[in-house]
Amino acid sequence: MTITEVSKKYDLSADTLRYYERIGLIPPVKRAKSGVRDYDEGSCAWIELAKCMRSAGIPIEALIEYCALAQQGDETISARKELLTEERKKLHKKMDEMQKTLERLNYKIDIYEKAEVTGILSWDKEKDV
Amino acid sequence: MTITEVSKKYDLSADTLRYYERIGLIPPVKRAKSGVRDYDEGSCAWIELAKCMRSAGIPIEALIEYCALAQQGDETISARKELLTEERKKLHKKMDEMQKTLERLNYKIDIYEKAEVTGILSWDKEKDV
DNA sequence: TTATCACTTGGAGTACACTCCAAGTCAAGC
DNA sequence: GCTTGACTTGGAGTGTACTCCAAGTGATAA
Repeated sequence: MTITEVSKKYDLSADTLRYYERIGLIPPVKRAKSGVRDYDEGSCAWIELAKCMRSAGIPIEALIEYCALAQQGDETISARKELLTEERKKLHKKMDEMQKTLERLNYKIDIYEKAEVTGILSWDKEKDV
Repeated sequence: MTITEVSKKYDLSADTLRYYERIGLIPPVKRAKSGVRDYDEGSCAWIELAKCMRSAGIPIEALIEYCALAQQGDETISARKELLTEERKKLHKKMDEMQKTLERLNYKIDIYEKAEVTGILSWDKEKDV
């Protein structure tokens, strides 16, 4: 697959795909004799993984490290597990914070909805705004 | 309360507090005759709200707009509700993506755990890495 | 009264993650 | 052979959100 095809398939710009490869977020992509990138299944799997991880905000740096470890073979299995476990912990924490914010938003939207009818904003417990 | 006290209370740097006020993410804070900030309950409530929203990644711009609307009085209730509803929608979407990534991480960590015992990495469905 | 110290402002600098650009190369169609 | 267009590289530019700094001011302690 060409970079344009992969770009469409995963909805990532060609620039982003080249950037990801350049910084080592995915392993080097095979090239045709002309030097043009020719993505195989393996490259696509890496891109899909990178996209998934990035969409959840996993930092680029952690993914670069993971990619480097993966290219070093089976002696890095434990290190890779540790790395992912660490990121999972951070992700959990972020999701907890988002959940709290979501509940806060629900509460506020509810108050605003009531106010649209009654004209009265009645913030409950805290001195909210 | 002084900026230092508020900074400690909410674990935000004094620079961040001044920055938030400067860009209008919170309304202007009252000053002593000397010009030094003196945070009251209302200001603290705004800071707590800003911190909560920012911790979930709600963009600064949306919060600035919300703050501006809140200062204009009750005619902006509907606009504020719309704004928060929009951000809630985005937050939901982000959380869904994180949930997917979380499951992916769980799967991968599980495979790595098994590999630590068996020495064999067996990626299932997809050509995963 | 003089030094200290927390505070003030406006503006510059930093980190992260892209995103864009210029200059050049290569394969294919006219 | 020449043009077109997608690709290549290295490097510069952008947006978001802080974070730091220099120069100055005012209140308190010695």
